[in-house]
Amino acid sequence: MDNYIKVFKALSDTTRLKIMWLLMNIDEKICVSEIVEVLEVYQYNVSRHLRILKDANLIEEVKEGKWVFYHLTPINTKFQDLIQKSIHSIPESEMRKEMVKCKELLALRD
Amino acid sequence: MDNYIKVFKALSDTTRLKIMWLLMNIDEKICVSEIVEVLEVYQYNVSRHLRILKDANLIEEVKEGKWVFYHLTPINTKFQDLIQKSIHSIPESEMRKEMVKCKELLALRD
DNA sequence: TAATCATATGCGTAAAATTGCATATGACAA
DNA sequence: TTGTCATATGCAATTTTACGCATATGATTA
Repeated sequence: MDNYIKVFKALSDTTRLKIMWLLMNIDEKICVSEIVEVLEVYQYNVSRHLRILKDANLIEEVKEGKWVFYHLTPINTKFQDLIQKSIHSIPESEMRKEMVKCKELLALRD
Repeated sequence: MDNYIKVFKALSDTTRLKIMWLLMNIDEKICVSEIVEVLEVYQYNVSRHLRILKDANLIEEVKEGKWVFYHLTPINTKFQDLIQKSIHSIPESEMRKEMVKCKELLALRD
């Protein structure tokens, strides 16, 4: 039961749920400093929250030079699938501000 | 976002997740003292956990004489639906002991 | 009405999670 | 190799959550 608890616990924090929502709704991996800017949370806290999501097997990291990008863990189980879908079902209206900021940032990437 | 957080927080405790799993998997409402017996948790703690699930809108109560029965909240939103399904997808093997005990108890009800 | 059964809650404590600050690590650029 | 940028982490303080114990509430039965 512990692994399921770990997932729900990982999702029961605003910053972490927002990170997951963004990863579900933009179809891109995203790096730590981008999350910092979009969510307006201190870098050290973003790092910590990402760790918790990773430990719950919700996200994975890819290192690229100085940067560490994060993306959703590919779906392996029915449970994972339904959890991802449940996050996806959270309406964009809950994330309007962050979504605007995120799109702006991604547009400027290159 | 707070209501979504509240749901995930409510589910991130073993006792509460087990209660939800039981409610999903038996097709019955169940009363406090039955949960106490099935999960082997003190009555006062079961009551408190039930309150948290109720406050998260996951369950509802029905009073019948001395007893208070709890059942799942009927599905209103896509999110609720997916959350319920995700709990349902937790394999019975995680709950074998509790499920046996629960079925025994329900069989003795009348 | 008193005793009893089922459930809920106030209060203090223990344990866990989150944060801020300082700083470490690791990669790249000058 | 030194400096800078991106990310991670140790530690202490704070906040939140869970628990045990005692007891309250509310309904039923004797």
